[in-house]
Amino acid sequence: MTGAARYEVITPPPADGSTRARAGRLALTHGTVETPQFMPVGTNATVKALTPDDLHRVGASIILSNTYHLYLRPGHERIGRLGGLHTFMGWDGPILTDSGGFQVVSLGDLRVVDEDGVTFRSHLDGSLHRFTPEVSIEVQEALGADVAVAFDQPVFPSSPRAVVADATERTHRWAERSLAAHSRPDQAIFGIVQGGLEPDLRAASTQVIASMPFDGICIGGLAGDETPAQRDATLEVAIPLLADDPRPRYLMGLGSPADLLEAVHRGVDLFDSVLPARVARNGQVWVPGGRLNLRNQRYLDDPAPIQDDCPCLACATFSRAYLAHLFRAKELLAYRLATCHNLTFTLDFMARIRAAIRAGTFPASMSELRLRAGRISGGEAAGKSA
RNA sequence: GGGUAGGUUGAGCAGGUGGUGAGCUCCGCUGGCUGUAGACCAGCCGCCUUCGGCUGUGGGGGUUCGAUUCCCUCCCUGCCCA
Repeated sequence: MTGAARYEVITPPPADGSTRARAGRLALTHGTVETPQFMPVGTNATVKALTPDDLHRVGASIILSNTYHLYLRPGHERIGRLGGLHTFMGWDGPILTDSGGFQVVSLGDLRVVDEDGVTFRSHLDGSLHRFTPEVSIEVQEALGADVAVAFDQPVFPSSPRAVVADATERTHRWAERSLAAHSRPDQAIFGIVQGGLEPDLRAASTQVIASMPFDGICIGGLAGDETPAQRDATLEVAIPLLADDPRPRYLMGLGSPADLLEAVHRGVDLFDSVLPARVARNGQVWVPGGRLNLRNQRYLDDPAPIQDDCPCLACATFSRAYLAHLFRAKELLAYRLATCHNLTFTLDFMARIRAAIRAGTFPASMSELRLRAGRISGGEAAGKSA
């Protein structure tokens, strides 16, 4: 444990076992994070289309950035010289940097994995780059986020068992090396559990990672091509093994409100995802009960705000008709406004979950929260013009 | 008025000099997106009863078994010259 992260459970799960949901407080170098919490993703040292002030206004308390992307451009050493990631991007709140492990899967055929590390071919210019646990930690220390993450090898949930087993065992060895390489005392470090959808591998991985002195436990290898039932089952395997563990649990990559709710119920404290921001840039906004596709013809004459009771930058001033116009015209303001809305909706949703947990009305309030979250997928267009 | 280049499915085009033109890009319509190679991607985009059929190359006429193609005529547009 580095001492750079102190996690306190404020409201533990009820003794009746009706839920593993809990509320807590994670104190980091640049501030305190109320959990359960969602972290907007700012891969390139920016949550796309938003300013740091926008981030504060949508209610973000911690954001995620990316080691591999910033290593490639503008370079971690440059960011270090310029005062670190917080100063560089003008965000004074907590930051967590992903290790670059996810790029092992997301960059597909642009990389080769061996026991020692990963060789990437840059998606920017084709040049070759070598990432190892030691390199990842060195880069993350230069960036100086509040929380670093061990370098791991995720695989798609649907991968064959032998592939999952191989990657999971390697992830454990890389976790040891990541810990050994980490030295910055003001920066916490989280370890990552793998194991795919295989219950025994997932359980073993949870115990291995939990046995190491990380400041938090990430659950990786989900939010991919698994079904909701498979994801829930996997959490049911992993989380109970952490029941007496004092550290925060972070499910990597999850982002739809409905998904967040179910995972909180199963005991997850932290989340991140590109989803609300990406979906917003692509024209869809979330409202209680579903979503609106602002590119649809029907909104061209709709004078209502996206959501009546929403305090966000978009809803405070602008109509669906205006947003629909901006998206058609590919005007840049569309992306900012829609992103502000979806992040406001997501972070407000998390705040409602926290409030319910603290009030002791969870999981009884889940049915109401499920209604607000809407369907997990399927293009349900709710929220007709008011 | 003379010359010249053109007129192709909403727009812009490609192609085609006697043997079945539904091809591209926009626009438009719809869906998808989960630790960001993503302000992106996919499907549809003449008509119909859609595993198929019909129509369509500015209008009209002609030659021909068959015309976007050859001939006649008219209309429209750009440019040049008067």
